[in-house]
Amino acid sequence: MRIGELAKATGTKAETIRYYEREGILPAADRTDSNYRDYSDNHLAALTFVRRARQLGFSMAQVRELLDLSDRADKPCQEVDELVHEQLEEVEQRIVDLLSLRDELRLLLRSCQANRIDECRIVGSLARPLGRVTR
Amino acid sequence: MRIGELAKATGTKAETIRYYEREGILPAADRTDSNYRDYSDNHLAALTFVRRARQLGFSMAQVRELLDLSDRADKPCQEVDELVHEQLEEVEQRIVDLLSLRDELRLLLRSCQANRIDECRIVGSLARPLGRVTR
DNA sequence: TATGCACCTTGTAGCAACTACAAGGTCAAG
DNA sequence: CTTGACCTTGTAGTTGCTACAAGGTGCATA
Ligand SMILES: [Zn+2]
Ligand SMILES: [Zn+2]
Ligand SMILES: [Zn+2]
Ligand SMILES: [Zn+2]
Repeated sequence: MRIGELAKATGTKAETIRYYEREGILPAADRTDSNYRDYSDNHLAALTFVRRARQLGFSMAQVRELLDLSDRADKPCQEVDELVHEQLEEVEQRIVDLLSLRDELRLLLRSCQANRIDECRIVGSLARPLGRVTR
Repeated sequence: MRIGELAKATGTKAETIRYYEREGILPAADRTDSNYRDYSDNHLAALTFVRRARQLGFSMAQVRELLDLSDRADKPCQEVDELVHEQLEEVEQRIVDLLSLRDELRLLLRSCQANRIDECRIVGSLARPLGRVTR
C-alpha cells in the first residue's frame, strides 16, 4: 500500500509517517519503481502500535522503549508494565494539577462583580502571585 | 533591581525574562552604565501578572490580550471575563480527556497476567487500534 | 494525445514557550 | 590580580509534528 492509504487506514497524516521513518520509529518501507513508498501489513501493525501508544500519552522516547521491548518475546514483561505504570502516574498527576487549576479559574470568574476593568477583581488578582487568590 | 533579583522574586529564569522582553510581553528595562538591565516595581508587578496568567494556563497570546485589556481601565470587563471563561472550558475539556486516558491505562495495566512479553496483553492491545481495548 | 488532477518525492522552515549554551564584559571579595 | 558570580548578545535545541515549495508519477478523461 502507498503512504496515502496507510495514512487513511491509521488516521495519520502522510507527513507524520515520513517523520516517523526519519526518526527511526518506523522501519523504512520498500520502494516501487517510481520511488514511492510501498508498505506491508507489518508496517500497518507497527504504525497502529505507535499511534495507539501516542494517543495513550506516551512520549516518543517511551514509544521507542515499548517497541524495543515488544520485540523481545521471551523477556519478562515487567518493564512494559512499569512503563505503563509510570505513564498512569503522570496522567494522574496532570489531572490533579488541572483540577486545582480549574478551581482557581472558577474562583476567579466568580470574583468579578464590577463592570469596569479598573474595578475588576479578575484583573486585580492576576496581579498578585499564585497562592493568594481573591478573598 | 537587576535581572537575577527579579528572577528570584518571581520564580522565573533570567533567560525567560529576556525572552519576554524580546517578545514584547514585558516592557524593556532601563540600563545601568554597564548595560545591565535595571528593573522597577512596575516591572515586578507586570512580570507577576504574566507569570500568574501563564500558571493559570493562558497562552502567550491570551496573556497579551489580558495585558492590553488591563490597561484600559474604563472599558467594561466583559472581555476579560470571557477570556477566563474560555480558558476554564479548555481546562475542563483537558480534564475529561485525561480522565478517559487514565481509565484506559488502568485497564491496560490490569490486563497483564502473563510473565513473558509475547504473552503480555499490554503489548498485544497496543497493537490494536484505539476503541477496542483488551477484551 | 494532451491535459488535468491527485498523489508521490525531497528538503526546509515554522509552531509554543521556553532552555541551553558560547563567548565575552562587569564587579566585589580575598 | 585573580576568582567567581553575575551580566550581555546571539544562536541553536527541545517536542511532535505541520506546512510549504518545487518537482516527479499515474491514471482518467476530452
Ligand atoms: Zn511504578
Ligand atoms: Zn470583571
Ligand atoms: Zn464563553
Ligand atoms: Zn505483561
